[in-house]
Amino acid sequence: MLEVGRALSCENRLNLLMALTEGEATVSELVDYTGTSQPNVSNHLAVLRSVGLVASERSGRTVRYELASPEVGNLVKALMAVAEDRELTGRT
Amino acid sequence: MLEVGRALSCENRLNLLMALTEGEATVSELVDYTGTSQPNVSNHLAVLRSVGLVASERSGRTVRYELASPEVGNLVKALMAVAEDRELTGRT
DNA sequence: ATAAGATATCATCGGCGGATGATACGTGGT
DNA sequence: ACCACGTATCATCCGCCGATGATATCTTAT
Repeated sequence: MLEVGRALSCENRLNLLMALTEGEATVSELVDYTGTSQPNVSNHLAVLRSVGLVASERSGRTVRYELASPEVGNLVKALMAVAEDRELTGRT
Repeated sequence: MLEVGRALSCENRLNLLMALTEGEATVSELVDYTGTSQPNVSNHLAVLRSVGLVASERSGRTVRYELASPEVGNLVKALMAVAEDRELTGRT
């Protein structure tokens, strides 16, 4: 549980998870999406995978990542929901 | 969103949230529950409150804390669910 | 076989967050 | 008014995590 929580404590990883909520994606695509460096993205993806939040699959010379399970999707959505009315409540 | 994620990245805070999932509780009760020091618990509760995950209300000389909203409950449950099959999958 | 593209790994460094102990604040009882 | 209890705040120290740059690995094309 702690390790899962930790995985959610970094902006880049949250962006990656949100991106993957919309479907699978390539590392390069995620690099473009997050706007950070490729090693950085790979590092964070490695963290997410080691924790079991995402899964990867090689496809040619690229690697496609996706959320590991629907429950992870629920988790991300729950997080977004809380963050949402946090802003509506002006708690930002 | 980042601040909410950060709030989930520490074991003591996760324990506090789990405890509060079962209902409201006093600081002292939470101190007993978590087994850590009172200042530490107060600190983490302050973090959770500043982020909007919990709410507090004074009752006599004690202070009662509770989850700020049902969505927070959902978030914690989603977290527990993911952590759960993480262990079942032997990813611990 | 070699080169280029895509991804992963590694080492270093700097900054931030958590634990701890001391102390302040507030509240109710006597 | 004073004291005891419950809670909050503050300062310091330390460990860990993320960013960065260099480099390794794997894959496909020529």
